[in-house]
Amino acid sequence: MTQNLDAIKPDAPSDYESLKTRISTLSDSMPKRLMQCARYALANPDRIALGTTAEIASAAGVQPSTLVRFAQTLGFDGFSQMQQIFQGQLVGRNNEYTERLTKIRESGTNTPGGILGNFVERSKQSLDDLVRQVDTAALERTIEALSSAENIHLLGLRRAYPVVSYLHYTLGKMGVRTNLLEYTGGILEERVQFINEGDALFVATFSPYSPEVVEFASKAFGRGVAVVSLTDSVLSPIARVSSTVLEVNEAEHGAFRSLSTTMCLATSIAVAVGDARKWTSLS
Amino acid sequence: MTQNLDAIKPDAPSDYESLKTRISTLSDSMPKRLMQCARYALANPDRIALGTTAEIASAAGVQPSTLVRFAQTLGFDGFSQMQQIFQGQLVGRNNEYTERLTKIRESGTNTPGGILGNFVERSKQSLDDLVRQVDTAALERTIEALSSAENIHLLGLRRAYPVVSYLHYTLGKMGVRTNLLEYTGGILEERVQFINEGDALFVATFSPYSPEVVEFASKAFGRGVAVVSLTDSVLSPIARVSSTVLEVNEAEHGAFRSLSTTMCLATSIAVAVGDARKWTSLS
DNA sequence: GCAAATTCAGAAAATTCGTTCCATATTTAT
DNA sequence: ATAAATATGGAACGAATTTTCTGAATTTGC
Repeated sequence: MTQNLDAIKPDAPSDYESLKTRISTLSDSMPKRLMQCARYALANPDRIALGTTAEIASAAGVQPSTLVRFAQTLGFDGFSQMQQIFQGQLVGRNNEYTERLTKIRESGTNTPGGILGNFVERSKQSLDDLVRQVDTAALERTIEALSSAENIHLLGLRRAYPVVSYLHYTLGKMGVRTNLLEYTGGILEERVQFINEGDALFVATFSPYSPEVVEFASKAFGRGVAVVSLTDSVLSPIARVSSTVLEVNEAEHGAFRSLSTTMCLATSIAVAVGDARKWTSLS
Repeated sequence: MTQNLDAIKPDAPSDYESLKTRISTLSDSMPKRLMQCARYALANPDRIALGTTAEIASAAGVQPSTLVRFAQTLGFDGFSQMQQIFQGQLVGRNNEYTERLTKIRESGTNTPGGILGNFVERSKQSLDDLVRQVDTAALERTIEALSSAENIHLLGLRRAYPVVSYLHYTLGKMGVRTNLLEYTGGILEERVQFINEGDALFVATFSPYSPEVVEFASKAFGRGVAVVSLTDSVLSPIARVSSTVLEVNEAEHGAFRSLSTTMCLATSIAVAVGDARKWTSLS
């Protein structure tokens, strides 16, 4: 006796777009209260995504059970299943990337092309996150600090070394001389004494954070030097000894992270500092 | 009897930014498991916003009760209260995202944010071009050449130096030893003699192409060494002295090019070579 | 205008969720 | 080394949430 009931819902929309289509298709034949749900859902997708049935029902002027029937009318088992679609839409942009990523992953990540495709997708997402999350004020303070400094010192080891090394090169090309602190043994800390109060220290460090780098920055910060740090989390120990912190969430593949987003930010900093210096030097 | 309990938490972060600040402030004094929560929360804010304690706890590798204690440590009554902050961030972010993008784009290329937005857009485009134009066969030959080489030598000057320096680091992390050729004066060419026939030379060079690098690669190529080159055009002089050429069109802003796309490709190569080497070393 | 079918509200049931509690393990201080 | 303090895992509890169910109300077809 239940075979009919089961048979009528083999199909549930799997993304927000088809859900919207389904609603508009069925809304003609919907009774009053379900129509009310439909209009509220389309007008307040965020509240559907985050609220409980009780809250939403009260806001939409219906009973909680009506919401469940609404979801079932659209082909879902219940309200919760429909809610997931709305949640996916809320996360939004990430969705197209994760969708493409799973597609790539299905085609295998063991071929060189697959690995590259994976990194490219993740890098693009990282770049979007960068624009979205970047602390514009911190970025401006960075430019200000670096362009007004008497001398710019650059420090970064391991994975961070290419970043500062690139900054060293690019800033140099723009006529901004910098002091790249290379690591040539345990004498790093001794060189703090050559950094003066009017100088700026740009330090990049990523998890796992090199203790020497943090120690160095700490000493410089203690001497009143402007410390700008580029790191991967506010939990980074470098954050506490910096006047300005720039955060970058870099794309990962297993344990290995690319540097593409970081390089994008670094280049922008270099160009902005170069511009700013040009203005002041022309005055 | 409850006045004390109520009194000790008059303070709960009311927005995502101050929540992040609070986490980073308290993270120093946090025990292991709470630290684990902190890191997971900052890395996966979306999942905190949408998931249930059971789901999140399992994904973060802790107990549900630990999540509650984590929220209470931050000043909230419980997990649910903290979750609302994450939800607010999720909703606000989506509404602001496109708005923010256009604002950045309109702010011109003279503000730091504008420059960054510009680079991000161009980098994303470059990444797209990379997947579309990449010579898969050349990429596979590259992996093959590097993973079967007795020794891998890396060469790149100026803007290309960060690339090879990063490869040196990443491959090293994966257990693949490489020889990074640093430029310490005019003696570069003399070192060709240390490169043997079974070795591979990975050389990166971009316009304007350093004559020393091309000359060096040419001599190595003449000795029968496998030369893989990473460059910005098939017209590059390095192409004629390479067994395999990888081409990357990097994002530009005026005269200055980012390295983000190049770094993405470099990372992929490193991971692929690391994988391949692992297979063969396990045999 | 009447009967059948459908829709609805509200209560009740079943499940899930967040939170608390406590015994055990671990760290810290002495 | 020992004791005190703190942190942790896991079970248990109470609250809240989703879903089902039922009788009443409304609509539909004739």
